[in-house]
Order: sequence, then structure tokens, then C-alpha cells
Amino acid sequence: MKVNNNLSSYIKRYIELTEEENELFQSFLKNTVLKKGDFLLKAGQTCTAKYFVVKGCVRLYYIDGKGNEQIIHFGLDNWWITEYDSLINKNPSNIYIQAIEDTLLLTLNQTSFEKLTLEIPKINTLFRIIMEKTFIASQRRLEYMLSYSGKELYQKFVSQNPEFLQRVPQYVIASYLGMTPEFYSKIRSNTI
Amino acid sequence: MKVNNNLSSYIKRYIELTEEENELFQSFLKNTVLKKGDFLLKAGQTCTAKYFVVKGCVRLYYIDGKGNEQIIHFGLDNWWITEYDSLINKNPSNIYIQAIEDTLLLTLNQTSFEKLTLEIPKINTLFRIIMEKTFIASQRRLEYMLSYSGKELYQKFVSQNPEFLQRVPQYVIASYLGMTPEFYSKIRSNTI
DNA sequence: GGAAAATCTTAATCTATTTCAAGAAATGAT
DNA sequence: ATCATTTCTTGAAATAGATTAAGATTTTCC
Repeated sequence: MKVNNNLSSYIKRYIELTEEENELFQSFLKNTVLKKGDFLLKAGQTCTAKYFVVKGCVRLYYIDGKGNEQIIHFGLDNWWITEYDSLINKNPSNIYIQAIEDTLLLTLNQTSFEKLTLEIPKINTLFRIIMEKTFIASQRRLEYMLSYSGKELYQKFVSQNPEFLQRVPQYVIASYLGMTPEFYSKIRSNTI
Repeated sequence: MKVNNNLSSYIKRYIELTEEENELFQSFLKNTVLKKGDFLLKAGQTCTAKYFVVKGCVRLYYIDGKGNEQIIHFGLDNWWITEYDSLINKNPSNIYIQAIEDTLLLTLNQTSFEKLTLEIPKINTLFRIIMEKTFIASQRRLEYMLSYSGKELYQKFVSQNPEFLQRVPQYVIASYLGMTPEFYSKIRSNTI
């Protein structure tokens, strides 16, 4: 069975698996192909897996009180994504996960994950590290939202994530940064 | 050696330890007493432990670009707190941890934690659950900040956290909610 | 290729919140 | 008890960003 090289490289950054362990690990993962616009998860559904983005881009969002889509996270190549609250607490999600472009993912469902951690306990360490990195990034983002103006947020986003600007619609980036598309447009054109 | 009953009850909610395992676990924890105003961590220091708040209250904050204290988190009784970025990445923290009132904590330093997880592997599960809950709470908070006005945030905070209002200075709550003390005051007096 | 839909831009006006200033009330130190 | 310090309140003015409206541009669908 052929292992995914992106995922193998990703794993090597955090834990050491033998070739056999890596093959065993990846045998639990299933390919999922999404077309642009397809959903991985919709509000009301219960999330049952973690996903590794091999290639493509997805967005995580919920609908706010005014009916607007509020982006909370993206998933680019080599990112693990899931909806933690729904996955862990087994409750229906309020979050949608949708492909922004054609996307290939590897799916690790929770049952497989639990079997895996019995067979390869080091997998716990890998996912603890992923969880830690996810939390730290989330904290950093909160600090940014609390400390910077809309314009400053835009400037930081652009310099730290140049790969997004061509691939993601501008109204989606605006939402992620916590501002309206009109305001985002003014910032970009320097009328603010 | 006498175990702490608060902590024993806390652990029971998530994992099952034998009496011996619980005693072994708690033998790794050291008492830390803070007076109101004392620091557990200051910016520039590297965080080296996790802390269980037995009794009291602490706040986590950083200094923003304008020299203001920006509260990012509280720690009340029965909460585990740490500064994850500094602890995990072993870099100097930008976060302060300071007692808002006289506080008793149990300190689990990282060296003890690593020894502990070899002796009681279930401890990994306990701290993974704590990490997951922390992350989910952080996501919920981000969603609130993105979706609600200052007034709405105040109303939700008051109804969900009545225990804070007497114990924490109002300028500290205002900062946590992402607003100025003056605005917080206006909301409270219904001039907004 | 053309029409429909989606995305983006711009300007005027409005709202939410900050800033500044001043003073009141509460708390802490002596 | 008194004074100093900290916390809280209030109002006016300013600022950051949202809303609304309209139209331009780009992308998608047939």
C-alpha cells in the first residue's frame, strides 16, 4: 500500500515512526475528494473524523445572528483540520467545512484513531502536538484581534500568508479578519 | 501524604485512577501560595509548569502596543492554567500570570509531568482532555468576539459568569471583553 | 458568446466604541 | 482618621468600522 509522501514528511517533523508503523498508520486513512463548493461538514451534522489536507483549501465557518458567514479557520495543504467540539463531545456542529477549491484529503475517523492509538501509542503524541499547535495559533489570533486595528490585521495577514490572496475570495478573507468586504476593499485601495 | 480533595474530584470527572495512582500523581505536585498582586509568571520568563488553582483567582495578560494590559484568560478554583506557547516551545513568554486575590495552586513542573506520564500513562489522557476543553473554550470565545457587540458580550458574560463580578476589578473584566473601562461603565449603567 | 450570478469597489451616512478630561467613590497605607 | 492611590463614572468629541446603495468587474453556466 502506497503511503502519502506529504503526510510522511509531516509526521517526521514531530515523531519518529518506523517504515512499518508509518504504513500501518496510513492504512487507516481514507482518501476523500472534494470539488470546489462541496461540504465536508454541515451545521447539524456530527463530526466524526480528523482530516489531513493533501492538496487544496477548505474553510470553516458558521452563520452568525445576521445570516452572514463568519469564517473562523482555513485548511491549506499539510494542515490537519476537524471540528473539535463536535468530534469530542459528539454533538451536532454549528460549523460548516467547505472546499474553496478542488481538494484532496486523508480522513482519519475516530474509531480508526482509537484503534491506531492502541497499536501505535506514539500517535497520541503526534495528535497532542497538533492540538497544542492549534491552540497556540488560536491564542495568537485572539491576541491579534484584541490588539490590532482592521488595517493592521490586514497588513499582518498579507505578509504572513501571501499564498491565500490568489486562492481565496476577498470576502472570505474579510470575514476571517472580522471585517466587512467593503471595509476590506477600502483598506486594500488605501482609502483608509 | 494527604491528597487534595478538590483535585481528586476534578480528576474523577475525566479518568479513573486507583487510590495509589492518585496519591502517586499528587506526590509530584507542589503547593504554591500567592498573595494578591504576586506574579506566577512575568514577560520574559519561560514557563516551566502547569498549575491547578485550588482556591483563589489569577489573570493572564500581556501588554499591548499602547502600554495597556490586555487580559486574555482567568483562572478560578478548579481550573488548570499555564502559558502553553512558552511551556511547549520553551521560549520567553509575553504573558504575565498574576494573582487577583490570595491564591493557592498546585504546581506540576514539566520534568515531573514527563516522569509521571511514564509511570501513569493515563495522565496523558487527562491532559489531552484538558487541552481539548481549553481549545474548545477558546474557539467559543473567538466566535463570541466576532459575532456580538460589546453590550451583548457583557450581557452574556454576566449571565454565564456571575461569580466574577464581585471578585475581579471592573477594568480587568472590561479588558477581557475587549473594551475600555469607560465603555464597560456606560454599558453597566445603561447609557448605551 | 452572451446572460446570469458572484465578486469587488466606491461613496455617503450611520453606529459602536475609543479617547480625553474631569471628578466621584472606594481602597490601601500610615 | 487622614491622605494617597486606585478604581469607577460621566459627558463631549473623535475615530474605526458598518451599513446602505449603486455600479463595475469577473466568473460561471448554458
